[in-house]
Amino acid sequence: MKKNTRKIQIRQVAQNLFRERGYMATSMRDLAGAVGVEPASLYNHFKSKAAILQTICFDLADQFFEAVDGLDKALPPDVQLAKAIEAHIWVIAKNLDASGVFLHEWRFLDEPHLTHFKKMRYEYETRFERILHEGVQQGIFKEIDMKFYMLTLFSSMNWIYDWYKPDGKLSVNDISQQLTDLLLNGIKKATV
Amino acid sequence: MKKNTRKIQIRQVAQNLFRERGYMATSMRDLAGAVGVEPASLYNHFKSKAAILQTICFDLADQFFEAVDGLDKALPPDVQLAKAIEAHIWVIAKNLDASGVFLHEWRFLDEPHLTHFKKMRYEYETRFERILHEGVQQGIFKEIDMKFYMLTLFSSMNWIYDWYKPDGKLSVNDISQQLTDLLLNGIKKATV
DNA sequence: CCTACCGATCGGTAGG
DNA sequence: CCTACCGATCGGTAGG
Repeated sequence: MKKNTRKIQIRQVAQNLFRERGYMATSMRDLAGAVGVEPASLYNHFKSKAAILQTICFDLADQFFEAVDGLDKALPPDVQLAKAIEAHIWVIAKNLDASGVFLHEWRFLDEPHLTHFKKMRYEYETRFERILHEGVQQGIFKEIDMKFYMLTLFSSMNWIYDWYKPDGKLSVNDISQQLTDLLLNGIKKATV
Repeated sequence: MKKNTRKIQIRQVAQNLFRERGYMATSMRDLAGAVGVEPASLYNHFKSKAAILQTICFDLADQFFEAVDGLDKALPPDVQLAKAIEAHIWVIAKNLDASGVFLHEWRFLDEPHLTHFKKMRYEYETRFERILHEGVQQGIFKEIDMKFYMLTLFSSMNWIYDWYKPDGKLSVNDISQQLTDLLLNGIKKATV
């Protein structure tokens, strides 16, 4: 049990260091120092530096899927989109360090994990794209350039990890409502 | 003259490698190999690896300032904003590799350059914020949360370096018009 | 622009 | 979980 606690601790410290300094710039000696053990001891919990990165990236990927897959697909597309945005932002807000690693350090995954990661991310983005298509088909959304809108959607959602502060004046609900409002009123047909 | 050509070449190859693999993950040996010289030869053109990063980051910063400072400040805020967005995106589109380095690898600048870089970036963002404030004062823009809007604005503009292809179906003008339309119609008061 | 080389640091292992 | 250590690679320099 104690071993498991230490493993969780190593992972949390690694998330923080990988986010702040980057994966490549963080040595196992840095990590060991921040945890408070000798470098060699880390290898009792993770078989390599690469394995730590894998754990961080894929565990968070699971959380993103869980959050979005639980949503009701019978709702109107605009409501679905609002809920999906909120769900996505909640995962980021609850995992700020891991999100930073997930979004910027994933490219240092080694094969076959890198390929796997890209596939998962593509699959995840498809869930949002499906909602947008549905909205266009139902005449609720303008006939947008789908790729452009998808990229803007994800860039604005994902950037939140960089500035969101749990103690700041904007709550997660505030943020997701404002972002949804901004993106929806830019895409939604004016009901003349 | 030949020396200068080689220096430019080193810098271009470095922009590409730093962007693709990251600054920390690119060794001077990698760079030398890609350029086609011995590692020691690089030091005839740049005094250190850090100096290459500085050149890339600050030269692009200059370009951003030049592009935005040339705009007419007497125009209506919504037109000003549209032009500023277009100018910003043009710089990114013309410097895709450098933009990737500028946006992701700046944190590996050493002091005092790191502090200088942050100040410049803040000063640059202020130019956009001023336009937004003006728009709110004139009653053209909704009374938005300025910080939130600024962050969304820059995240959606800056992400473009990641997916824009010079030969793709979306031109720079297409992109800046679509982004402006998306962001403005989300922020502009409906003229009832 | 190259050959030759430096001390420092890296990820990881053996063995207890 | 630690001591002791490995070969590999790093950024950079001396000298020509």
